Amino acid sequence: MHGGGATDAHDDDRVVLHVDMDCFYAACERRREPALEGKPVVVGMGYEDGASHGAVATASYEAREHGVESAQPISQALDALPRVESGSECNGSECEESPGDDDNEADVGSVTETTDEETPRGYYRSVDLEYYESVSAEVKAILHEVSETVREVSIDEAYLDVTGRVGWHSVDVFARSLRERIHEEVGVPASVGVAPNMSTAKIASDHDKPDGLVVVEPDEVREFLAPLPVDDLHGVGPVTARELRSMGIETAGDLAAADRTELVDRFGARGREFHERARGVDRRVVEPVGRPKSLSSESAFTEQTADPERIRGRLTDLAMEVVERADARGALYKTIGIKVVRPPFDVSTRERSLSGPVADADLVQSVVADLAEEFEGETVRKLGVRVSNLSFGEGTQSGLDRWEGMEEVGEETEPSVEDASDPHATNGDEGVASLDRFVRDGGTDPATDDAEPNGRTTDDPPGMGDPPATRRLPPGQTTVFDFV
DNA sequence: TCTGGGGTCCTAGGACCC
DNA sequence: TCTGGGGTCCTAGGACCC
Repeated sequence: MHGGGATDAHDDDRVVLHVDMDCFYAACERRREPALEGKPVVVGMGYEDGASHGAVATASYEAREHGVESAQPISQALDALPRVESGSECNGSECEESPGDDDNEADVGSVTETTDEETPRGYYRSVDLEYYESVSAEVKAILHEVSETVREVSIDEAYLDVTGRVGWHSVDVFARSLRERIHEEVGVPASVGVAPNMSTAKIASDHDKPDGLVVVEPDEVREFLAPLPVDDLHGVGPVTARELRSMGIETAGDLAAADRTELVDRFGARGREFHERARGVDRRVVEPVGRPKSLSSESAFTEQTADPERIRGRLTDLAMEVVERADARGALYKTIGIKVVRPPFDVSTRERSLSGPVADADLVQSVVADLAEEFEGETVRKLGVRVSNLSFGEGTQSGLDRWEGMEEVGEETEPSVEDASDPHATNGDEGVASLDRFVRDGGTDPATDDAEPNGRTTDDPPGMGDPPATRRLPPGQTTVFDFV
């Protein structure tokens, strides 16, 4: 086989598939609960049984017919398509479920009299990401079986490059059997688009959903794209689409014919991209996704609050979640940030960079608390915590003494490695007081006063002269974090 | 459109260095 | 010391995607 051929192929030589699972969350719910087949299913996130907060993550096509849309508030979805109250509506017709499986809490009992048999009702479920991940893994396993080159984009989406293995004459058969395999072995429907590049393949997979298969051969790309509305292009959202329309650009064809420099003037780097995509040009290579660049957790209050206790508590929880996830992935972070959403929907973010990468729950907690001070007394509806500027060591714990594997940071951190596992051995600093030293915030740092102001020096690599790059929680110091 | 959660990338200004 | 140009990093915000 001629191995890495995909990497340097010309646009027209490549055979790229985009595989997109249809209404994936809803499909998973059906796999687990076959009685939902053919029924309107709404999967909500931030939603709990019987409640009306949260938003629609996925709506089955049956539910969409009644006006339920993805990203819509659950309250609105419920207006459009009332909920099937568990157990109560079994007067005859459907509802194969035996009364025995009378499920948990949630239902308001019989108070919700089944007004009218004609009113269509939907089956509401809350997101169960763990289960969906497991289903996704089954699908991905198949994808990796049939192609060496797979880019997993999200839980329900992936690109395959099958250049050199499947020709245009047979790709139709290949794609069809791939879809069938997924359907038979995993039990969820998928749509597939095939084209000479990623962006066109993606549009193709979307073109005939659900359960679609669209093949766009190289010489058909331009005419395939031309009539599509600009919003169909990946990267063109509502804002850009509006602006494009104001320029008289409605379709991909219009966009392809538009003046490139004008687009660049208006949209910067993206303008150039749109123009190329619209003309069916996309040189991006299908490659596996790399390491994450940031990790975050956020959560909304059911009702907005100004209660400092609750706010602090929530931030602590979020910080803890993020730290756990970073630890699990062996990630070090150099930047710690928060997000505060105040009514009506004012999003503010604050972040602070440290002098070097760390993995330190305490530090995250203090920085988060610090950043949050600015918002004290304010009413918030949503909070988030984020770590970014990630780098990855070898392994987790045991990797700490083999530092060579460090990306980005390089060998500069090596000198401090010895200390990494022992926070006390470093420089007689007492816990919290050392915070300043990590934080690059305007030259208040006595430890670096032989250097330039602001703690940044030309030849001073990140982390040099600072406390150890990694400090884990000291054994006895679990304080804030024991909830259990 | 009364708004959930996890991400990515781009932009723009400012600080700082040479 | 009235003032150039290139580069990097930091921060905040925004558009977008699933």
